[in-house]
Amino acid sequence: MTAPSARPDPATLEQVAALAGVSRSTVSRVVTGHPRVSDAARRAVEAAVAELGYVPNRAARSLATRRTGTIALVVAEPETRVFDEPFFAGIVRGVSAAVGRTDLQLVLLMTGSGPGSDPDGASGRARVESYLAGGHVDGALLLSLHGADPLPGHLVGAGLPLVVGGRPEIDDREVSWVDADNHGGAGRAAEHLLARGRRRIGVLTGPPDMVAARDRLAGFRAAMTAAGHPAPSEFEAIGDFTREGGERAMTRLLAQAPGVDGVVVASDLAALGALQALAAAGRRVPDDVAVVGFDDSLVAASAQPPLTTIRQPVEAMGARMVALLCAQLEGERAPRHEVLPTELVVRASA
Amino acid sequence: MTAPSARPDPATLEQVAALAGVSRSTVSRVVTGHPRVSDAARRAVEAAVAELGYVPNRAARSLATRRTGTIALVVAEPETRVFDEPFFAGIVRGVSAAVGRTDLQLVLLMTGSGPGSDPDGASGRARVESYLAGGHVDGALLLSLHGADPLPGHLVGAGLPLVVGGRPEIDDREVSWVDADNHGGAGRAAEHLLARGRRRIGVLTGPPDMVAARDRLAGFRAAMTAAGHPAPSEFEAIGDFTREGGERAMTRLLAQAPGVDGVVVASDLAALGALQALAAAGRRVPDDVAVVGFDDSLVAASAQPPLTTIRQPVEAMGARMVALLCAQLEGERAPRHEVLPTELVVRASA
DNA sequence: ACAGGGCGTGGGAGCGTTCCCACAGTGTGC
DNA sequence: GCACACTGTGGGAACGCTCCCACGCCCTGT
Repeated sequence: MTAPSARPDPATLEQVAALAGVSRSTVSRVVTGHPRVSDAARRAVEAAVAELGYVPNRAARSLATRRTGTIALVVAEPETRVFDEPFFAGIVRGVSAAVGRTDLQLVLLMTGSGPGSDPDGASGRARVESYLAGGHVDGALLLSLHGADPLPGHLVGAGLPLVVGGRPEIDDREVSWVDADNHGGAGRAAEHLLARGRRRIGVLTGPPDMVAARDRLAGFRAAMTAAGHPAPSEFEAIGDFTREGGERAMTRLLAQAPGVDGVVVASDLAALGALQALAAAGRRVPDDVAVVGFDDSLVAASAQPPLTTIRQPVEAMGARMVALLCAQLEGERAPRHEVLPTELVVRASA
Repeated sequence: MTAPSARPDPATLEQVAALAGVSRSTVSRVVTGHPRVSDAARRAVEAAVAELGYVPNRAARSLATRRTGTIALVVAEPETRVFDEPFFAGIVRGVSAAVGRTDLQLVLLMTGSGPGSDPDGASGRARVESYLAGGHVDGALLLSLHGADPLPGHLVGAGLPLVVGGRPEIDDREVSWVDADNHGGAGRAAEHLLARGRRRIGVLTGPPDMVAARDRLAGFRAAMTAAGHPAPSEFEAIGDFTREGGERAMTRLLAQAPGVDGVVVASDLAALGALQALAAAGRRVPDDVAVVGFDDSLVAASAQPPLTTIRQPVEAMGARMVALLCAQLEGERAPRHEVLPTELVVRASA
């Protein structure tokens, strides 16, 4: 009655079997790649499948196997951030490309209260958690910026295969994760500024409650110390990953340390803000102050001047997350951890 | 054997029924919101559902109803573009927020050959088309930039409920679509420049094979003509939606029409390129040449100078696409078309 | 008082798979 | 020559749900 159109219903296993002159079971074996099938039977089935355009019914298969063939990509952030942060976008791209190469299906879940949705009610954590634990997915990929999030622990506790993007703050050893080499990247940024002859180098950090921000700060400090130029504390200003935060932090840094001649910034967006603050203060970039960002996002190349920055292999990270999850789906139990290399991209700002 | 952990299997309808002291059927009726259930039974079932943490098994339901509860968002572009174009990102955001408010599930499909994936083989059009026609989804949302794409026609022909984002070039009347008021927006951009006293106004168009680009150009021309200042053809330069394209087109426009004092650009990214070309040519913005972009994407606010632009209600478009698709899923047959208003956002560039 | 028509309820069948077990046929080792 | 494994095959029984039909019950009209 509500059928929108005369869509022919798809062929079933039984119909393929009839056409191929074998039983349902044999067709099933061929389709699922079972080894013990005669060549003759296999060829007959393949021909019938092609002729009928047979595609296995996912629901029926899932019901029988008690597997859904679906994995979730959970972003523990409001929807707006997910697409504004180029980091997320890159991960999502890498993940969806990698998933496309498997026969898994991807669902995107955001635990956010975007504009128009209820204030952290039904679309919030609780709903996502019950959805994930409710057997709707075979595994989950989790992107969690805020390190101390208990969600990964909960999910692992519930027995759900899980891979986290970005090293989590807690449960660090019990859960699988993939991260970029934030420590090394920030170090390379500092070394690049040193190599360009800068000596009064500052840093604009990300939010201290995020592991990535802390790792970057630590990497910066380590490189400066190793080079014999440990930065005094007035050369450090706490910011966040946003443009506004970067602008404010840069303004503070200029007040605290007017002699600064180079700065490592926690994100490209924040570096954009720093550029504005520097322009407002009449400092030329890179002549007076050299600026290095982090991410190599789209905005980096189009900044004025184009940003020298640390590239994170976001797509590769997404792909590795999928790979680790697939390993778990195939029975692997021990958590794995991967740190992917970051890379300096030199443009005009430093 | 391969069970990664002791995940307790979820409660079934039958268990809920036993606990509530009613039959499977009654539980099913309560869960699906069937009207004819006594209050007593309903309360008993609800209590049992809560106690057992019952969540309906999607696969079983789908098998019985012959509906999947899943819709696809198909982006007929390579993966890279999907996340780089802020337009796509906004739509995806709106769609996923709206889907989150239903009990549908969203799968993201991109017909692209991203880096690392096969050269337009398995992940290409054919695969997507057979996936969609194969009964895996109840309906599809299609984002197609290139207007003459035959895909919407095919899908509608296959009886699949479908809503297209952006007015398609062909099958315009037979398929439902949601679009932004490109024509009106470009007109408002022109009027804004006129109101600021500009008289030698040029336009940088998008690719002529895209409906949105043509609509914007038409809107620009209409407004200029209506104001009594039709732009001569040397004030029009064909570009595309990318930064590089915008830069090239602006360079050409400056050569063709050196007296230009204002320009309407087909996208923010292209406007960024135009800004660069103008800077290279020694023209100040907005003093010598005022620039209006299109999209109000993230880059608009952070450009130097910040871009005056036309905002598209991308999230609302996504939400409306979902709404139209839901209407079709509930049996509506007649295609619907919605044009959502665009809005001028004034910043420093014009 | 009795037929008739709701209303709420229960049980059976079936959705398209996979899994398990049973069975025929063919070697293989004694 | 016979027991035995092993290979390829077929059919039954789930998987958890929705749908349809049938069954009591109470209320209403005559």
